[in-house]
Formats: sequence, structure tokens, C-alpha cells
Amino acid sequence: MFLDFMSEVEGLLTAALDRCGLKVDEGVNHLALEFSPHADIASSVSFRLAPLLKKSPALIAKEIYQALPKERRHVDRAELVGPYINFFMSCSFLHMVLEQALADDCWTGRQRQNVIVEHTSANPDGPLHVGHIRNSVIGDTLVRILRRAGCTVDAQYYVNDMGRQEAMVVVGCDHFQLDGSKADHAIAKVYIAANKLMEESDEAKARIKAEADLVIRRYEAGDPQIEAKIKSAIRYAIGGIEETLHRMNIRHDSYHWESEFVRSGSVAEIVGDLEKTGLTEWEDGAYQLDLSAHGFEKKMVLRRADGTSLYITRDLAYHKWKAANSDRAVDILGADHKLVSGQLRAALRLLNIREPEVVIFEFVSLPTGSMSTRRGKFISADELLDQVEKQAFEEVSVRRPDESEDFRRDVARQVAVGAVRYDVVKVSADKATTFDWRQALDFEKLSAPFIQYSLARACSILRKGEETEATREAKHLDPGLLTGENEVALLKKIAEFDMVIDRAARELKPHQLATYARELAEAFNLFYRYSPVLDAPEDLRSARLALVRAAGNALRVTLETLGIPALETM
RNA sequence: GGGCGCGUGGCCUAGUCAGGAUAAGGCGGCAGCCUCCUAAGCUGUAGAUCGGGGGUUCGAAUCCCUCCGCGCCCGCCA
Repeated sequence: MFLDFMSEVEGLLTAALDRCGLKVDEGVNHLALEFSPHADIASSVSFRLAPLLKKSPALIAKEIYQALPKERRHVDRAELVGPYINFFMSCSFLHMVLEQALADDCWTGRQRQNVIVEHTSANPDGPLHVGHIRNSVIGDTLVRILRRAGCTVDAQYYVNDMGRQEAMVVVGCDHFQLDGSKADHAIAKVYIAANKLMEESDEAKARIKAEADLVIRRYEAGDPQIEAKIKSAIRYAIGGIEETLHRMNIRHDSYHWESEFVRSGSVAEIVGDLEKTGLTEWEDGAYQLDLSAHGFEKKMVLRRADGTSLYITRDLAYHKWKAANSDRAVDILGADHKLVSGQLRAALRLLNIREPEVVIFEFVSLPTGSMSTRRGKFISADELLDQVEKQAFEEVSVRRPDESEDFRRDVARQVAVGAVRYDVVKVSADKATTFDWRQALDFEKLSAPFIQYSLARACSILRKGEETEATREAKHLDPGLLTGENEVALLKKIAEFDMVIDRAARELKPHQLATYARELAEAFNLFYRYSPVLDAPEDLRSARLALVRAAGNALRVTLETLGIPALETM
């Protein structure tokens, strides 16, 4: 929709520049297109040409303006305002938007790549906390955005089964009993307890560390007894983690365990490949890769002194596999992984393996400081969801006191999922945040319920409007009646959907969709407030009803792409 | 100490990558709107040295330099 309008504008401008014998350097946005309150899209390309032509921008803009081809489909008119050329959408374009938005096939884009998105990948040593879910929500939203853009996506969870953390879980299970709480929480308790044990004395610390080291060595060597222990602890923890993820509408398509890559020999193979670069050496007893030529002071350790592999070595093998099995590989990682992910990419570059696209998100901290599973200092995702759901239940009970408790519980659950997801996704990934209960429990304008509510309003109109409409014979729809300011603004906002998705999918910026969702809901609410539908004269009523259906589709698809339940009533 | 990221009204954020026409929202404050399709909504109002300073440019929240503040990292952890 909007992309069609934009490419026509690009075509017009390119043709006009050509006719004038003007050239602008190729590059991103070389036509200087920009969004503007003065136009549907504007170009300030005249400024770029002014220094070259030594003429005033206004004069250049005038020449270009006069050379614009007259045959147009989506562009109604262009206006010359000083140095700016403003383009406006035609009525027929808006009619096309309405018609397309009433159907199903305009909501999926034309990107056709196979994409692997790895997200969450939290160590199975405890429940997800409010920091982890930033990863999960950003990751899952990107999965949905990429699918919406037309890609085939495999969402993957990388299971760290060979690391020290997991060995500590096994040590914890040896010393303490798992209690009856939710699986991931029960695992966290023994893990925290084992870590506490280490603080008792130097002797205890050495003893526990030795136990963990032994677990690591035996597991890497393929000891079946240890393997059974680790796998069962991990499956148990992941079961709990999955339960939480499912509660938030998040699902992984496949799981890859790091041990896979050790057992298959691909870790050894990639270490061998790195050896051939001549940049590796045994130093201080460990096998290291020198990346100083690539801007990394720190050497990358590939093997411990005892020969066992490290996280980053195994990750290298995993990424080699990902590169071979996708067109794009996307990693969602916390800010603490900046350095290692940089080293990882540098090492892959050395081997001529396509690098992953890495989305880094900054930390979520508590008002009291940073979170830590090991120290038991965190707010779990389950606790957050429970609290938000409780608050939502109270609010829905105030608003819909006559509805059954089942209805209110159901709405509260869906509102809570949306509120939590939207709260996370609305903030740009490169902003560090502090978790705030008051904000998490606020369901007003800058939140998911605001958007869900707009859809519920649309659905309510449709329920009432279409039972009478259905009895009439199919009648001619005249979109030309939708000329009100709010109606046109709503149509234009609906049209933007494809561009927002396309851009978010290319730039991997899910918060752009969150911003769009809010704007779409605002546009609908203004229309709702000022353009009565059911009480309008017959023809206008039909046209507005169609607009409500179109806006409802846009809201529904937008919410689904954000992983937020699209409620028909609330 | 070095590397990366961030700094926008009292608070939270969009806009920064691709510099342009009056800095955009929310929360909180104040003042309004339910005989009218769900008021989780809508309207108005007050409130900003876009961290400070320099530079590039016709034009800088946006690009460059520098300083300050905050976060993350600099493990044979992940």
C-alpha cells in the first residue's frame, strides 16, 4: 500500500530529475524523501543540488516540480512550497487501500528469505526474570514481524548444557532436594543454594568448584551417568521456562543444545579451521586466538588448559551451522554479550562464514540494582504476569461488573499478556531501563490495552452494524463518501502498515511497530469519536462500516504481529 | 584505565542510522466531555538551555571533536 505510493513518488522524481538533466548521488534516500505534517510525503532534494548548481533551492525545486510527469495513479498532486515538493495521495489510492484492507492478502510482505532467529536462550538454571523477557519479547516480536514481511522463520532456543552454570545445577541437585514448586523455580532454589554453599568457607568453595569441574569434564567426555543427570535437570527447567513463554504467546520452533556441536565434531573442526589462519597459539596453558588485527585487545580462548571447550567455541560451531541453513541469522543478546559477539563475528569473518545480525538490548535493572539468578535477586516473569493479571482483573471487574467471572478472568489474562509485552517492546532496545511496578500496572494510553480496546470498539460496531447490514442485499460501496479529516487520516494510517513492517524487518527494530500500533489506535479513536457509524445516513453508514472493518483488520493484524491477544470484546 | 551504548519538560519515552518547514506522545498537574456505536476513550491547558561546550552546514536533537553523568563489558563464566 504505502510502499506502492512511495515507489510511484520515487519514479516521478527520478523522471523529473532526468528531464532536467540533474543527477543526485546514489545512496540511501538519495531523493531526500521525508515524512512531514505538510504532505503525505515530501522531498527536499533541492537542497542537495543547490551547492552543485549554485542556484537557490527554491528555483531548483520549481524546475523539478514543473518536470514531474503528469500520468499518475496513486499520487493526486504535488505542491511546490519554497524548496519543498510535497506529494499527496489520490482518492483512488485511498479507495484501493480500503478495498485491500477489507481482504486478507495485503498484510503479508514480499520478503522471501529463510531466517533463523535465536532468542531467549536463557541458562536453564532458573525461571525467566524481567530482564530475560526483554530478550524473549524482542525476539518473538521480530519473529512475527519477519513472518509478516513474508519470510520463513525458525525461532531457535540455544540450550547451554555444557557450561559451569549447568554443572552447578547438577551439584545443587546432588546436595539438595527439588521441592514441589514450579519446575524452573525449584531448579533455581537448588542452584542458589549450591552457590551459597560456596560462600561458607574456602574449603567449601574449593570442594564445590571441584565437583562442578568434574561434572563439566565428565559431560564433555560423554559420561552417560552425568549426561542423564544434566539432561533431566535441563528438561525439567526448560519445561518451566516454556510454560512461562507460552503464557506470553512465545514459542520456539526448535532447540539446539550446545553439546550437539561437540558430539558431532563440528567444534573440533572449526577450531582446526581457525588453526589454519595461523593466529592461534597455546598461551598460558590455554588455546587462544589472536584478534588484535580486528580491533580486539583480548585474545579469544578456544580451549581450556584441560582441553574442554568453552561457550564461545561451541557458539562458533552453532553459528557456522546457522549460516549454512539460512539466508539471515539473527541473534538477540543482552548488552553483556557485546564483546563476545563482536569476537564471534570477527572469528567467523576470518573463516569466510556469514556473520549473524546481532540485536543487542541494554539491561533491565531493579530500583535496588542489577538482577542476578545466582544470588536470587530478581523479579520472575511469572510474578510479573500474576501481578499484572490481578490488576487487570480488578479493572475489568469495575468496567464490566455484569459479566461472568470466567469472562473477566479471560479478559484479564489477555490484557496482562499484552500489557507486559507492549511495555517491553515499546522501548528501543538500546535504552537501559529500570523495572517499575507502577508503570507495569498502568493500562492507559501508551499501553497494550489502549490498542486492544480500540479493536474491541471496532468489533462492537461491527457486531451491531452487520446484523442489520447482512439482511440487505449486497450494495454498492461508495468510498468517495469517506472524506472527513479523521476518515482520511485513518485510511492513511492503515496504508502505512506495509512500510512499517518492511522497515522493522530490515532494521530489526520491533519498537517501530509498537509506535505504529499506538498511532493506528489513536487514528481509530478519533474516527470513533467524531464519525458516527450506525446512526449515519444509509450510504455513509455502509462506507463507514467498511472503514471500521478495514481498521479492525489492521488493528488485529498489528496486535497479532506484536504477539498481543486481539480481543473482540473486553 | 580502555571499548561499546545511552543522556529529549517533574517522571517515562518517540524522533538520531539516511541533517530540513512550529521538537512528538504518555504519566503526573490543572480545566472540561458519558439522554450519543464499550470513558481502558476524547478535548483543552501549563510545562523543554534536546547533558555542557566547540565545530561542519544555507540549516543540527540528528553529523564530527571534546568534556561531564549513567549503564554494560574487559574471566581457561555464560
